[in-house]
Amino acid sequence: MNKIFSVYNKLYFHFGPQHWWPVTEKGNFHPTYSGGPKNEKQQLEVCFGSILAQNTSWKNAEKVIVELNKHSLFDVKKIIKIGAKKLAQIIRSSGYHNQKAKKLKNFCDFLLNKYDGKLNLLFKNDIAELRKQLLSVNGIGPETADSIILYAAKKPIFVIDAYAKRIANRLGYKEQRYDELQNLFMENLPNSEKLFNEYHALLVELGKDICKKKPLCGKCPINRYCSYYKSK
DNA sequence: TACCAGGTCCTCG
DNA sequence: CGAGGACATGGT
Repeated sequence: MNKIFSVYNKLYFHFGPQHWWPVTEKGNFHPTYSGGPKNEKQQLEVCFGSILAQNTSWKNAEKVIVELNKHSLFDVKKIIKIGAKKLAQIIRSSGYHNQKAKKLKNFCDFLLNKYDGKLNLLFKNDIAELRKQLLSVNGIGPETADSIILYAAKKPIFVIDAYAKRIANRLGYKEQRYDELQNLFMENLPNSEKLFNEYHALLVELGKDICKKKPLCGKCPINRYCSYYKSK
């Protein structure tokens, strides 16, 4: 078994399944980890959430999900209709709220103009075309696009975020660019949406509490695979 | 107080 | 291309 796969098994054994992506169940305002989206409203939540979480703690993004639920704003046409300033105020606690208000509007404009406002039409594209389409939206970069593909469309692609990059580099891999890191993971794993979903979530769990900027290597379940740890 | 958190865009060599 | 700056709130 290759090292990338061994690391996954070790993390899964240590932390258990993560039940990503968090979405809001009917009747609630707060999203929960219940195994990902099961309808189009929840899929839209994943899309908005992946934009709102850009370079921000999930806690801050989550506050905004709650606010958007209260205002019934998981609705493409309503996002287009509401004023940018008003939307920015509502999503304030996610940080970069002025930019993110525009990004949400850009995404909804794109969806309405090209796909009749329907995610299920957008998601009918194959992965390569879907990614290309998402990247054409100003405000959606590679990580956000891949998060939407994996967690909203539930198609197999590996998401690289700051945690994945930091952990891979500490493990000893030299890759720096997004696509190089993505290839590293995808070439060493079976092409499985379920696996990519869990693995990325597990990397977040490790990166958040253990493999931090100042890492707590003593607590790390994969330190025996880690060149950073070995070199200390 | 300073630093960090589930990035992306724009500008400039 | 790649580096560097701007964007901003909330938690420790």
